[in-house]
Formats: sequence, C-alpha cells, structure tokens
Amino acid sequence: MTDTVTLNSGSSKHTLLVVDGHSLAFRAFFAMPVDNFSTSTGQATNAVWGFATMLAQVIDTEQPDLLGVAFDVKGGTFRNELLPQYKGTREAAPEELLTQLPLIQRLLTALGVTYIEKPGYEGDDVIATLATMGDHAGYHTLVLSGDRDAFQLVDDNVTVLYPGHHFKDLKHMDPQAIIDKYKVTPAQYPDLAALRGETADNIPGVPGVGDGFAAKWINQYGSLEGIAAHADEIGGKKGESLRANIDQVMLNRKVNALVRDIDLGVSLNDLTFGSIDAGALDTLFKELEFGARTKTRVLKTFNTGGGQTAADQGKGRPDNQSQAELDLNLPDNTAISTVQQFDAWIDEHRHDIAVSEEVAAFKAKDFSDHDTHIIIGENVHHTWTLAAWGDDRPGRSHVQALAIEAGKHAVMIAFPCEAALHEALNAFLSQEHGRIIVHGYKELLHLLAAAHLDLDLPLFDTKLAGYLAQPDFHADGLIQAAEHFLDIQVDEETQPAQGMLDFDAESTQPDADEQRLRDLSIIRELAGTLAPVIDQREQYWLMRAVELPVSRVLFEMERDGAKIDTVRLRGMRDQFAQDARFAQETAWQFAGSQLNLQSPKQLQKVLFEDFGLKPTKRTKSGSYTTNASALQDLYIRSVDNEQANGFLGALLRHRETNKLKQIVQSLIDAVNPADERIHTTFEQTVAATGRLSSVDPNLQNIPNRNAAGREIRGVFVPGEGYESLLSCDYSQVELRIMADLSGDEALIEAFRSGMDFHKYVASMVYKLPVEEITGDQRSHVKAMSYGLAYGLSTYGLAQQLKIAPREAESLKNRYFETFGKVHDYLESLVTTARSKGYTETMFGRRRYFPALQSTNRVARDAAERAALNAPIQGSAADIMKIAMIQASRALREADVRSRIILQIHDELVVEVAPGEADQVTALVRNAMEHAVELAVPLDVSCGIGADWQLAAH
DNA sequence: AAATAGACGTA
DNA sequence: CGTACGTCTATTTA
Repeated sequence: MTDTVTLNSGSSKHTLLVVDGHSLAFRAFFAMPVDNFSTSTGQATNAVWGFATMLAQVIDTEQPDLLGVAFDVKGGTFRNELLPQYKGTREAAPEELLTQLPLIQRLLTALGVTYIEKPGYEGDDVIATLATMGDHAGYHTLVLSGDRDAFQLVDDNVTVLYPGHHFKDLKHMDPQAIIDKYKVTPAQYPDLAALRGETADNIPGVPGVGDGFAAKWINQYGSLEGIAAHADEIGGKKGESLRANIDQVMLNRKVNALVRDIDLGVSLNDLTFGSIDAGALDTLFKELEFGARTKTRVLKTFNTGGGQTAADQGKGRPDNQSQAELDLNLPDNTAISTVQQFDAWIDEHRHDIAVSEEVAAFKAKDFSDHDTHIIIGENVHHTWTLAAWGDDRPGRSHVQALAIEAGKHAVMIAFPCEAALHEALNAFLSQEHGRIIVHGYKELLHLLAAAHLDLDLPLFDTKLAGYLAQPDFHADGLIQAAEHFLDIQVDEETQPAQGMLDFDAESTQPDADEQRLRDLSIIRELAGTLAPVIDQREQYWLMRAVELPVSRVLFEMERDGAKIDTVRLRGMRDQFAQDARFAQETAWQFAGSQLNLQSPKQLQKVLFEDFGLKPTKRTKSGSYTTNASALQDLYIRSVDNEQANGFLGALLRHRETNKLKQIVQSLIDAVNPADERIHTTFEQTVAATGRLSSVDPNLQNIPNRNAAGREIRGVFVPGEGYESLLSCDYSQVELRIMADLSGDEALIEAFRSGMDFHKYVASMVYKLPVEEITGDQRSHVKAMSYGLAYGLSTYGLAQQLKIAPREAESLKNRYFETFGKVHDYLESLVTTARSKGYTETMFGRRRYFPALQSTNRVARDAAERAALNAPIQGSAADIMKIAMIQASRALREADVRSRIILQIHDELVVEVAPGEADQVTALVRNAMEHAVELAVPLDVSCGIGADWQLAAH
C-alpha cells in the first residue's frame, strides 16, 4: 500500500483550513447511527464523535498550519430581509443534533481550536472572510464545506473540500474541477446558482433551467448582466421562462453572494491550534463516555497536528492515518495435497477453535422463537474461516482451490484432489460447520458441490452480515465490502474483477495464493467487525435461522433450475418476431419514414414535431415521454388524425410484441444446453427491503398480466421424472401484515370474514351492503388498498383510476375513517423511522433512512414513502423466506422427490414428481400458511398443471 | 468501452 | 406526484 501524501510539504505555502461547522456537524450526525452513540443519561453524542473523527481525518490528510471553524448563529441575516422565504422550507435541525452543537464547541475549545460565530451573518460569510484574510496573508486556504455556495470562493489559492457520498472521499474543488463540473469559472458560479435556484434553501430558479442551460447562457453572454441584457434574444420555452423570472434571479444573485469583509475581531494569528487543555478534554470525554480509543485517536492528531511549521511536518505527521490503516496480516500458508498433511494440520490447529457448543449447534428449528437472542460476540474469534475459488455460476460451477484458516495459519487445497483427502474434507466439514465463517454461503455451496462436497449451516456469513447491517449498501465483491466496512484500501490491481469469482482457469500464478490468503484475512476481519454489530442489534437469529438456511434452499433451487420447452419457446420467438415486424411495417407506412421505433428521440420528433401532437408528460430530463400510457393518451386524442392515429396504434402493437420477443429471446439465450434448464441466480443481498431478486436471467418478471405475455409461462414445464408444476401464492400478504401490525379491528375482521376481500372492504368504506357494491367501487377500493403500502398520493390514485383528484381525496378520507388504525400505523412508521433513523420488520430486519433528514423535499418525500413501505414489504419477504425453509424441510422429511424451483416474492413454484401432487400441495400450503401466526389467517392459493401457465389459479 | 436514459416486465 | 427489482436498446461520453 502506498502513502498518498502530497499536500503542502513540497510547497512553500502554508495552509489555512476553514471548516463549515454546521455542515460538518450535520454530516457527522447523519452518518453515525444515533442509538449507538448516546450516554447513559440519554445525551446523543454521535455528531460530536463524528465531528471529532472527521475533522481529525482531514487534518491528518491536509496538515494545515492554521485552523478556524465557522458556525451559523441563531436569528436572521440580511438575506432574510431580501428574500423572506429564505431557507423557509428547511426543517429545524433535529433536537438531538442541536443539543450536540454546544458540546462540539466545548470540544473545539478544549482542543485549542478557534471557532467563530457572527450574528447577522452566516457561517459561509465567516468562511469567505477567513479565506480572504488567508489569501491576503499568502496562505493556501482549504474550505471544508458541503455547501455549494462556497464554490464561488475557489481560486488558485482557495480550494473547497466537498464531501462526496462517503465523507472520506473529499473532492478537492479547484478552479479546474469547478469548470469541469459546471462549465463555468468559480467567479461565475453564483450566476449559475442564481439561475438554477437552490431547492434546499427554498430559492426558486428559472423553471426548466438546470446547470446545463445556465452554463450555456453564461458562456454565451459572459455573465448574468449579459444574460439580462440579451434576455429577449433567447428563444423557446426556456427563454420565456427566463424573462418571466429574471427579477427573482437577480435577487438570488444578491442573496448568494458571500460577504468577504466582515469584521470578525480575530486575526490569523489566533487560528493556530494544538495547545490542548488536557483537563477540559478529559472531563468532556468522560462526560460523553467516549472510550480510550477515541481519545487516543483525537489526541494523536491534535497533539502533533497544527501550530507547527511546514518544516516540522516530515517527522511529526502520523503515518497517513486518514483511513484507519488496518494491517492485513496474511496467514502462513501451507499448500497440501495428501490426507496425512491435512489431518496433521487440523490436529495442530484444532485447539485454537473454541466456539461455544450452544452457538455452534444453534439450529432455531422453532421459528416462533424468533426473539431468542443468540449472541455470537467473541465466538467469531475462535473459528475456522473457509473459502473456495472458482466459478460459482449455477449449472456450470467449477472449483479450483479451497482454503481453511485457523487464525494465523491456513491450508490450501487444489482441485481435483486425491480420494482420501476428499473424504477427510467431507468429514471435517460435516463435523465443524457450526464453527466455520464464510463469505457467501450460497456461492460457496456451488463451489463445494463442484467438488462433491457439502457444508451444513456455518456459524457466520460475512456477506449476509454486511447485508443485514446495511441493506442499502451493495458491495460487488469481497474487496468492496472490506473497503466499506473495514475502511481500508485494498490494492485491487492484481485481483480478478469479480472478487472471489475467477473465470481464468490458468490462474495458478504465485500471486493467486497471496490473493486468496488475503481474501481469508479479509473475511476474518469482516467477521470481527460485523459480528458485534449483529449482536448489538439482536439480528443473529435472522442470520442463523433465516438467511443462512434460505441460502441453502436457494442454492438447491439454482442448482436444479427450471426445465424449458425449448421447441415451443423458439416457436413463440418466431411468432412474436413476425408480429413485431408487421407492426413496424405498418408504423413506417403511416410515418412515411423508416424511423427506429425503439428510439425515444426519433419518436419524439415524429410525434411532436412531424405530426404536431400535443405532448402530455415530460421525463425527468425534460424531454417528452413516449411511454405506453402517454401513447395510449395520444392514441385516444388523435382519432381525427388518421395518419397519426394509425401510427400510434401500430407503435403500441410494436412495443408490446417486441418486448415479448426480447423476453423470449433472453430466455432462449439462458437455457443451459446440457440439461435444457434455466438456472437463474437468486440475489440474496441486493434488495434493500429483504426481498430476493433474480438475475441471469430474471425469472421474477416473466409476463403475467395479459394473455399474450402469459403464454410465455407455458414454456416452463416439469423435467424428466416429474409430472407437473405446482404454483402456490399468498393472497394479499402485505395487507394482512398491515392488518396484523396496525391491530385495526375492522381490517382484521375483513380478513377473518373469509369473503371476497376487496368487495367486503368496499362495502365497509361505502357503508353499503356487499351485494350493492359495483365493479367500479370494488376496483377503486382495491387500488386504494394496494396503494397504501406504497405511500400512494391522491394525485397518483386519481391518475391511476382516471378519476378526479377530489374523488380520490374523498375515497382516501372515507377509507381512513373506516380503518383509522391503519392510518395511524402508517404514520407511526414514518415517525419512528425519523426518530430512530431506521425501520424494522416483524423479525428485526433493519433499513436505515438518512434521507429522511434531507433538506431536499423531493428526496425527503421519497424517503418517507420508502420508509413506509420497507417494514411491510420486508416483513412479507421475511415470512416468505421462513415459509421456504419450512417447505423445503417438510419436503425433505417427507422423503419426496418434488422440489421448489422458483420464488416470485409471494409465489413458490414446485416441480412435482409422479404421485406426489396431493401430498406436496398439502405440505407446501401448510408451510406457507403457518410460517408465522398473525392476527389474521395467511391465505394461500394453489394450482397445479402441466406447465407454469396451466398451474395458475 | 462504459455510463446514462428511457422504457417496461414482475410482485 | 407509488415501493422493490433487472434487462434491453439507444445514445452520450470517455
């Protein structure tokens, strides 16, 4: 690993670091989970801790000579007088953050760091003034701020450090970086911002104008004045929009200009730092209940940090501590090939393995016991780590090597290996599985299976643990996971792109072993970091009783795959291709040109320019949408224009048939010729709610909504030795979960009644007898019910049902009058997510929602809908996972050959062996119905048939 | 060659 | 101005 310290050591200039205190405090607050950081008296400390470590990190990296921190101060500024709505939509900072600001300031005082507040001005103005002072005194100034207004300060002597997605990747915004990003100079940036507006600060810009257009105009006319002077020359909608809003823009420009010459009452001499008040710091850290490690970390930086001259820096600087450097001690490696070597190695290291029997044997057979909290804690330190390398794609897996590690030593076995060693390995795995740590149990099972080996439930899976800890973070490989969770930098150059996947059969270079040893040590480190997190959140049950067992079920489903009637599939492809071609010909005739029907751009031209049709909706990038619902709309409204109408009809037919052709072709390409089966891969660590997803190919989006598409399901058939497919699905699971979790008596009664659910609900909502409910009423209520769990707006509901917004509004009101507790429950989901920072499913699966605190309304609203949906969709996913484990076990214990082959969120597809239909239907239905006991019954409907389409019910 | 946008299939 | 996904194609960008 290389030291990447460039900085100012080579330059003669000294550096001034100016920090936007509020910006950093916000960042720290939302980056650290509050509940992991509070004192016994309940004082939140996450922002203080984050502030201290983030600041220390930046100081370590940048080595400034002077340091000043600017804070906003309560009360308005001159900006509020210019723009009354300034920052009007910004929500007050959370109470838990506000109480930490004085603590942060105390910390800075104790560390000898100067902080500055100036009534009547914002922190940004203080920063601008300090930067200007530094500039005059010949310093290079770094401005640490997450506020883009600071970009106007950038010049050759001022660089803004702007945090990216992760705080640690600070972008150094110098003049060139600003030009690259915005196409204008830093000095022009405020002009651009004035045109665009700032939603976070409630400053409207010119509607329809974003960074791109603003930059174009600025470059054309030089400045805002130039644009204003030539506003009449700018054509189009955007020009019109500009003229209408020019006053607002000029006002914005006044407001976003930073004041650079405040009388702060401090001089640069006051900005030295490093004279620590050890006593005050000690008292503060005790009060905050920070551990010794934090103190050492902070002291290390601030003791050696500032106040020194550039000449001192060579020796005083801690070795690039910006990323808590973690020493990946590679284990000693022994390559072995005989059973004697293996036995000797195992015997030598067995005494290092000391996982408690209770934990090692934990099986969680009784799923109702899900609040049994098993703690792994220290156990992960006395374990084997096991990994294998090769190709883990289902249906074509292939293993090259396997390694076992016991702390400091590892054995590496190449495949194929001798029979006696194989047998010893199998014995080892079956005896030791409960003491083994892996990364990706499912993938490992594919690799092991390629060597005719098996592994019963391991103790811990770092891939699954990472997913439970942060379901929104997606690491594509072991290395990314390490970089994220361990905060280390792994040299990736020689690493195969796919992490543990390695398709290169020749990869037996000397490097390969070292990479594999590194993989092992990363897995061990990850376990050491993640196990305490899982423990602390009481999620080990989820991992051991749900995720790990379901991994095993998924492995079997992937391995077995689904048999395809390839002849019929090819026939369908040809038919759809012919239909699509015909539709295309027709469309071309109406259009009078051979345009590409799959190009939205060309379609826009033909529809909205050539035909002159009136566009309906816009896409998010501003162009006019040509999606199906828009085309449908245009089709209806263009009845008097024969040519356009004909074109639209043909286009719609082409869209549909061509899509089906694509789907069918992708299935053809995915069939494994060896067994004429499709082996999909179920991703278990991708969907943030806890659902599975399916790739290569995606078998969870095979058409089902209209007859033509549904035909495709007919090519999924039972394979040789099987006679039918069984499909079982949950009816209205998510609604049932809502009934249970909300405790709403009316909704619970609706489910217990056993009647046509939507009709029954409609009769309650409209206060009419069930017999009098019309089809429209039923379908409206049905849409309302389903929309609930998504946070559907009345506007959206109106749009979907093609009714007036007021009607939708009144439907919603009546609905919530009838099911009051459902309403309260949904609100409570968002409220608790806001205060805790995360949501939780019935089984403790968490999802964090930092965006709930966003100052951006769009982002915040989206987060609220996601937070509303996550526990509901996630609980349904949990229930299905448990059902799969139970069903799989029931089938195994009944000793039948029938097997689960697909899962489509609320549906299981089972390949049924001759004579087992009734028994298997009963077993699967029972497993699904009783996966969990709710206040309402779980209703499962089953169908059986000669193919997947015929199994529908 | 890789990334983005737009469209659309599922629960 | 509805959540969660994956895949295809066209188009832009490096």
